Amino acid sequence: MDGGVIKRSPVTSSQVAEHAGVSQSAVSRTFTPGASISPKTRAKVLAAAKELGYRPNAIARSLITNRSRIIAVVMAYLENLFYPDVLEELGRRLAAENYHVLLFTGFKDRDSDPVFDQLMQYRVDGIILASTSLSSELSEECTVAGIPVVLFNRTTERNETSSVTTRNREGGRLLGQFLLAGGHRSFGYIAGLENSSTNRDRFTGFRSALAEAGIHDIVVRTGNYSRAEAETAAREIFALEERPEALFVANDHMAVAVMDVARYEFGLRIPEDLSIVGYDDVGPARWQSYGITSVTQPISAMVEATVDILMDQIESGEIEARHKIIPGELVVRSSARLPGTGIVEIDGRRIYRPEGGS
Amino acid sequence: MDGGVIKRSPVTSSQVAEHAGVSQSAVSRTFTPGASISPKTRAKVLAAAKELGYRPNAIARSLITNRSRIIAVVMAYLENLFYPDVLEELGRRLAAENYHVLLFTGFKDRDSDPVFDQLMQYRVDGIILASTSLSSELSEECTVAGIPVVLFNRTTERNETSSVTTRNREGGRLLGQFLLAGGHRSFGYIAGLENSSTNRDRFTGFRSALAEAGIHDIVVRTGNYSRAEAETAAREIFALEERPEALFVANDHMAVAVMDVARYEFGLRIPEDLSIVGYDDVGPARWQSYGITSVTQPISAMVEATVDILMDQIESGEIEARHKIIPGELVVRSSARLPGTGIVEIDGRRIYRPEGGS
DNA sequence: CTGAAAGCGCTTACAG
DNA sequence: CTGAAAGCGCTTACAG
Repeated sequence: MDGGVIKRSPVTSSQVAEHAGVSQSAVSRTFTPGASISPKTRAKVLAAAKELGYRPNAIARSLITNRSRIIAVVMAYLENLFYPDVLEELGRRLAAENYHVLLFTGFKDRDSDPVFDQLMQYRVDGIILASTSLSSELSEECTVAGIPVVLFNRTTERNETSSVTTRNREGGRLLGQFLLAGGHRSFGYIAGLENSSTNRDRFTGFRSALAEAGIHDIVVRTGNYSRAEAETAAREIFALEERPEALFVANDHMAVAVMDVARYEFGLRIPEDLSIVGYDDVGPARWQSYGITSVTQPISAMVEATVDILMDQIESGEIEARHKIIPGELVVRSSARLPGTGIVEIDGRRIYRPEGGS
Repeated sequence: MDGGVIKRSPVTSSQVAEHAGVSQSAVSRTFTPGASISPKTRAKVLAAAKELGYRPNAIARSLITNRSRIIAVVMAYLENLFYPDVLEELGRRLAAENYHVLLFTGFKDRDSDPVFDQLMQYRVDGIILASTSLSSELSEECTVAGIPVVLFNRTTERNETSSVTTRNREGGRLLGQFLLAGGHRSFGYIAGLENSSTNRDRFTGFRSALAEAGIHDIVVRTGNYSRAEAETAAREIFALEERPEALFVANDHMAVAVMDVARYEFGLRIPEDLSIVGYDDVGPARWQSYGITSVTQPISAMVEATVDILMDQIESGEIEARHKIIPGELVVRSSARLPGTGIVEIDGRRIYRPEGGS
């Protein structure tokens, strides 16, 4: 084993300058794209830099350019695979723009104040909030501070902060229509977080579709987007004397847990005894054990829109709330009884598109 | 909608100083824990700071302290839920030490060079590599630069870089013993990434346990820790004339996919027709659809050890490779036939502990 | 305890 | 194209 190595300080531009026999400015210009520098000087600097193992200090650069090239991503819970997938795509897309991700995760929503404080101290160039809470005060303070914020997969009531979402209301509606067309006559809903816009919109759409068919009774329990709570909610519903024929679970993360409870605790066959539909089209929804009929939230398009908004606002310096809404599709799998018509096959996936659909 | 807001520059310590009628040094001292400042001056500064909405600029502070309080976490693939879980715990633990996570994800291993370059430019205080590749050259360069590096869930051959792992060899061994005790007589292995230490160690242990029982034939296919490749590997094995009775899949992420192929494509009953065991004890392993008998990798202890090593080396400035190996346990569920003895119940979980076991 | 001053490693007008 | 110099917003000896 090697002995302990004492940390030695990194090479600076001045050292490179001396070594190359040029000014420190020349070194800086060599590493600043578009700066005015002759090929000859540049070559000398590059050689010296390589020899000494020089890398520009991004911290020092930030201080003077007022750009950290760091985007804060706030993502409290990663258990729902939807979010890791988002994170990976964000990492990819931001790296392509030469930005980096400062990740805030693993805290409880109630402890968000210190998080916010930290994030402001790092002078991040932008903030992406993919967490389910902590946004209202936070985003207001950011707007005041001039830092672009984008809410990912959520909106606030007053729409004062930029957001990227999918058509949750339409998605909920479509699921309602799909289940109705499949001949179901009684319905349940396992809700997500009560104060989340996704939950509210999905349920609103679902309920309106049923209402148009004259159905106003929906058995509702809440799962708060948590597996454990969804299981409890499912047990309550399945123990009901009049168990609904069809269940809309507000996201796939919960739907997976609900399916397990239905099958392994209540012996229900899916979809023969019970139809289940979900939302997000997340990884496990596609696994053969589940095959959940679900509405997609296209991560790639959502992330692209998020990064676009952020880049625009960083470049222009103008922070005007923009709201991007991305369409999703109802992907048909095996967790719910099928309607007779309206299912089309596109790129190997079965999509529900009713005639003159919503 | 509000009109565009022009970004205004943040408040500086000098502005606060002026507003409070003290020197800029006094402002700095107010926000430096342990600095020499009178309660009275402190109060004045705090009041002024609050009024102006001042927050110390962490970037400027980094430049002078030579501490960014940023830890780079390199985690290429997040599909395996083990890693998001690790990430969440890392976020929590590092935040408790007042450190932050700069996340590098969403790139292909082959594109790791630019990643490394970026990470060095930010003068991170430490690096956690939880990615499965890119470590050898990278960690060497970091040692030279004096930046502590910890390999998470992997080691390199020469052991020149600190690492935190679990007893993968013992885990593999234990799984072999467990399957033997369960009466299985023919075995298969679906491998992870060939050049990964986890894969190598797990297989070595597994093979040695079988060898001790006189069994030297193991059907091996590789899944490279990917779902899709594991499915292909499983299909090959299940199509074999002499299908093994028991299958060790190198991690749960693949095992889940393999179980689906077994059940839904080959109509195999688990564990009646086929026993499957996995590794990691990741979320889906515990889901009722799978119930995978698996060896745990205790995330909390692993992350704690990782952060400990990093903090030690950052504080001391001495980078000496340390290797922390954490024990795991074989959690018994329903995916494999059970041995007659050796299963004990601890804290509601069933653990396999053979008499005089390894 | 306090303030004036030097300096961290860069970028960027400015003058040549 | 190039260099000398100012300055980004802090921390930290230093002197009082």
